[in-house]
Amino acid sequence: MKYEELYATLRRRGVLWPTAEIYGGAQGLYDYGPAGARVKRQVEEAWSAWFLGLSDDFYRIDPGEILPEAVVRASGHLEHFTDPEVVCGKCQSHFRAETVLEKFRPEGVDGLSPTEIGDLLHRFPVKCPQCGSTELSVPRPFNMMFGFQFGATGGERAYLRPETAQSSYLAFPRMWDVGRHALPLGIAVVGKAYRNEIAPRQVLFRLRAFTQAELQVFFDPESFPLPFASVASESLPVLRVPRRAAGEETPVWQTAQSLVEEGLPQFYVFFLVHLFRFFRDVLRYPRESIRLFEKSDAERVFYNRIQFDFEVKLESLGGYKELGAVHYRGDYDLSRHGQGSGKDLSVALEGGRRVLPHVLEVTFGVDRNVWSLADLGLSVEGDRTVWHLPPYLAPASVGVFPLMKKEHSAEARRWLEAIGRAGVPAEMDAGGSIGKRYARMDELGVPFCVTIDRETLAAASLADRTVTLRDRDSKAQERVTLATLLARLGATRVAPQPVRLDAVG
RNA sequence: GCGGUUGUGGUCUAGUGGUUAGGACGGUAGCUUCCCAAGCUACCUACCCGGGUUCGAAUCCCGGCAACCGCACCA
Repeated sequence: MKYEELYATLRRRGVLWPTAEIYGGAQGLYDYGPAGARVKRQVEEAWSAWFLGLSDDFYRIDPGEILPEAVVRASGHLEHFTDPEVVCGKCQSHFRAETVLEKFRPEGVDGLSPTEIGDLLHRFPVKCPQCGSTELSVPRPFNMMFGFQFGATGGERAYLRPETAQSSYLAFPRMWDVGRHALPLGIAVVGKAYRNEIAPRQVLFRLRAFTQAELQVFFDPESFPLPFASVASESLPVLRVPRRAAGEETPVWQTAQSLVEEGLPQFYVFFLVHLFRFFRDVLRYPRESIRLFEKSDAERVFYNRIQFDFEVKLESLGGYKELGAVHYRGDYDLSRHGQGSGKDLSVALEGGRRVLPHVLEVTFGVDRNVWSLADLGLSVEGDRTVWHLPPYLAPASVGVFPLMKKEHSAEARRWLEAIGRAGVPAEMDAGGSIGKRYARMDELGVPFCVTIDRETLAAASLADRTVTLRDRDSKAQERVTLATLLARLGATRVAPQPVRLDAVG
């Protein structure tokens, strides 16, 4: 579906809309409505189940969103999220200070004040790369973090976290004490992160407040036991750096085993497979739409030793978009926070060996994936629009309709309550014609509908009564009892289960 | 952030200075023994915000906000 049409559909159905819409909205901020909030929450839960299911030593925590300045200084965000810009006085173009000065100052401009950068502009014959003018000036530094005064006196500063990962690093020592004193230890966070993006775009793709689901796996660099054999033959659509250098855009299907033979560590490839399977088996993205895009040395953030972005081809956004990634971050994070805090963050393993754990990070953009589920799942089929959401991600499992409002509403309510008591989210709709109600549920991705009619009321007890069960994707109908219905609905609400790290490989 | 384009009910849109601002879809209520957006009746909802020009502004001008496209950005 095209971008505008997709966004209009989502707004019309109350899936999402701009924050402060009556004031004209605000760039990069969106609110989820009932259906959107439901889908988003179920994506978060599915993600948690899939990644926490790997091991009993993987935990989800719920840390705060505000970080004291010392934390972001140690993590490097204070310097690296500051990206000084230079403005051309003649053509008004903006450039990164680092870019226009690179010829004269190869060591970069990190840590320099605006005044110091201004001095450099005068000292060297720096020209505007756009128009050649020398009238360059430095605007105030742009920091991608939202920072603010913390406390009454105003002496301290704090920041909204620019990524959830930092919270997990900070939690590591405490989690080590609380846990089994064993590696690997996994810490997951699903929560908001905030970045003051220069140009938010494309609704859920470049937000200023967004939800991340991130797993940090702390492991012993000398030993990371996992059942690699169980994933060795899995094929992955990868686009590695040499192939990219040759100008190729399309991935090659390669087995996990062959990636290891090409030099990637087993533990890294294992998590590539695990994230790939999440996209393919849980979110049910078409495998042909996915590619694992390897970042080169130059593109990678400096502390990442290996980085593959998970990209999915989206019609609405005209190409591949990053929806998640696997980063091998080495010991960068614990060593930086060790220095910053003055604490020793290494741990003693069985046998007495001390080790500063390495970190493998799996990131996942929740909002982007809600958009992608809509992009890949919504299809116009004749005169109806159907959202082919996996049932366990749908905003409701079943729509309940009285065939005729007057005669069947009371009985429909009875079924609605019975289904609700079984823990299955159901929604009643008595408005308009029966066909209209089917259409509404189709568009919201509700996988099943039941209709209460005269025949339902023919049987005396609720247990003997039957309704028409209609399937969203096939439009097929069948007559079922309440017990059959609940069993059927229950079965579709179960997402696939992951392998376990301690599974026999 | 820069440049271009745009902004009319929930959605799509007609409307180039004077209109009761029109239509379609949608929603609500009712009728219709109603299982795939049927039909009939009634009703609901709009000129992005603020200034200016003018006797009069949805329409022209300025500013703001927002969206789209391109550039830049995306530790």
